[in-house]
Parts: sequence; C-alpha cells; structure tokens
Amino acid sequence: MGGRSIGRVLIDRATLSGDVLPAARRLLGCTVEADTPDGVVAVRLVEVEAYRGADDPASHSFRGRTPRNAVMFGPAGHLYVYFVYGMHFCANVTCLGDGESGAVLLRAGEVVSDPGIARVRRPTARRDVDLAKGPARLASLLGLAREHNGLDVTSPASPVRIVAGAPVPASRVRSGPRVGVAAAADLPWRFWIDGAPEVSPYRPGGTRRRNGGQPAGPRRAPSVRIDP
DNA sequence: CTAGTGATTAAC
DNA sequence: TTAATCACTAGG
Repeated sequence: MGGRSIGRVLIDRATLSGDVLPAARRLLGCTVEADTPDGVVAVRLVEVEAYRGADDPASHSFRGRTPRNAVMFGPAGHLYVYFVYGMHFCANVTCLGDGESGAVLLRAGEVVSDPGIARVRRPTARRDVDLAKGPARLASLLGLAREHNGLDVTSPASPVRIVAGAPVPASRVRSGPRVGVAAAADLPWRFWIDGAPEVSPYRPGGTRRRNGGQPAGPRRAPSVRIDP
C-alpha cells in the first residue's frame, strides 16, 4: 500500500455537517495540507472561528445567498475563500449544508511540514510563529486564493485537504469573541488551543470607526475554558 | 498607530 | 451611479 498515507485519515463530511460550533471545535488540532507550487505545506490548526448564516449578523451569509458566499449554501466540507481589504484572502471550511449556511474561518496554525518551504512561501515572516498567525497569513502560506473557492477538503484527490487530528481535550481549548467582528461581538464563537503562540491577540470588535467616540470596551478577551 | 488595496453592498 | 464597509497585515 502507499506508505506515505499510513495513518492519514481525512476529516469526514458528516463531522462538518452538524452545527458550526462543534465543527469549529473539532477542526482544532486537524491539519490543513495544500499542494503549492513550492511543494506540500501542512498546518495544524490552533485557532478557528464559527460563523452561522441563519442567526449570526457577522456571517457573510446572514443576508442570503450572493455570488460571493454561494459555496456557504452548498454541502459541508468545501473551502469558502474570500478576498478582503483589497489584498488578502481568508479561507473557511463550510458547515451545515442541506439549505443551511455556515462556515469555520481558519485563523491560525502551526507549520508541521518542511519549514524551509514555508519560509520561502512567506518571506516576510520574521519568526516561524508568524508563518500562519492570522487568517490571511495562513491562506497566503497555503497559497489559498480565488481559484480554490469551492474545493472539497474531504477528498484525497483535492489539492487542499484536511487531515483529522486527535481531538484536542476540552481542558486545552478556550473560547472568546471573534476577532475584528463588530456585529454579534458578544458571541464566544472563536476557539483556540490554550497557550498556542500562533493565536492572534485580542482586538475589540468595532474598533474600526464604528463607535462614534464612545468609550472603548474591555481591552482583554473575556475568554473562557471549555468544560467537558 | 497608520497606509495600503479592491470587491461587495446598500443607498441614491 | 457613489460611498462606506470590510472575518487584515506590515511597518513605524
């Protein structure tokens, strides 16, 4: 048998077809593997955010289907890649499906493939910890862009795949408000592995000229432990 | 802290 | 048609 795939099981669609919160929780510790022009790059996810169209004003699909968010309305387990701020791409994995839209934003990870290849792909990263720290850096490292929108990450034939990792124990997971999100800033739908150095620092949602001179909110994330 | 960049969207 | 927004990063 193919020796290089021993022990390598891709995440299955059913796991992602349930609600976005357990899906996000399950994606922590899984590995995104991408075929790039420089070789295979693999990143173990340490930070993700859940978005759910139906009742989540911060979701791109909250106001219904558009050409941009169409894949969020399709089956779970596909990439939703969008262009933002005129220069960056961010990548999500779709959830739910069957008429319901949802996705998990891949926010940060640790490189578990050849570091040399990763450094070539992200020459501005000063430390290894910066290689996939932040959603646009992660997408850039993995080479994810417009043409990857809609790819099935559960298929071994796909150029971008997600390898199932051992579930991260609840005692190692924290949650808190999503980064850079003004709407629904109270929802603790961001999940990260406690102590991972690649996790983004907290920035209060709505910092971006949304509060007309109002006093700023708390400067630290009200993060909480996940109980088993 | 700020500049940079362009797609998307709602308002007109 | 126009203008504001935007699930961000790099460099001071």
